Amino acid sequence: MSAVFTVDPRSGVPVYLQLKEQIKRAVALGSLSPGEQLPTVKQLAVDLTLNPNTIARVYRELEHDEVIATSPGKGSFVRSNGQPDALRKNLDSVASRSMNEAVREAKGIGLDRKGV
Amino acid sequence: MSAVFTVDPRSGVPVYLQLKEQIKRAVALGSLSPGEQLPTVKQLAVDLTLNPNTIARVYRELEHDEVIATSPGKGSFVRSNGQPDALRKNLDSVASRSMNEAVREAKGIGLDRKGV
DNA sequence: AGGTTTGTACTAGCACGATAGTACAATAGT
DNA sequence: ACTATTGTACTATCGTGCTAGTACAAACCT
Repeated sequence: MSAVFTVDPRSGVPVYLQLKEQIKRAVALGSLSPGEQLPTVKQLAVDLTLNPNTIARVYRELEHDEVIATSPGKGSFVRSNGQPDALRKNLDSVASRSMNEAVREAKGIGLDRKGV
Repeated sequence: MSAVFTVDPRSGVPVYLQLKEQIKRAVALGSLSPGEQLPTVKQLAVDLTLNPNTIARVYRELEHDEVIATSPGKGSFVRSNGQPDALRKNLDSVASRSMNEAVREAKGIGLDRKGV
């Protein structure tokens, strides 16, 4: 893999969300290419000092969002360009999340404890 | 008082938020007029079968938002038109909340357990 | 002043989400 | 077949937000 991910457990934002968004962005922006293999669940768990379950949750949701494909014994891979629809949805998702965050911030109803 | 409020504890949306938004809307739309007295904390608690604290929280936040004025021994009253700025903010707040809800719904990241 | 009505403060319970510990299942490669 | 490597499932813990129980304080009224 080429990308290195980082999370901040004290940011108030759940780390699984931080990681999920980072990967989504990386894919949307091309820093992660289609077909490229993502770090192993257990490898990432070690690197980020997290539990495998936390990583697994991220990968599971990313698979549900059709951003990656994952299977036991093989690993997790960025979905090929074969699904432009999925890619499109991913971009939309990233964009709308940014907007959502902006709205939340403006309204001071952030989901973390630092809100307002 | 003239308005009767209702909440649904099983909707997944915190009842204190439901009530807060209802009152905000009622004020913004004029169903609650400036100077008008709101139901007593304890009266509303009885009517809605809620704890006084839950109502108190709503009133406290509404006071912070400058929508109502409240004081012990007297009661809680809708703020007079003397503060157009506050009224304006209230309207904005109501509007942006609606938008926020729409965004949340669209993204399927609702705050309640029913989300996607 | 005394009692009544109002909001408020302190505390606890409860549910839910996020994360961790650990054991399991599926695939790949030899 | 065996073994290593991958993701997965089950369970527990911990923190946090929502609501409740109850006692308190402030203001009004006679």
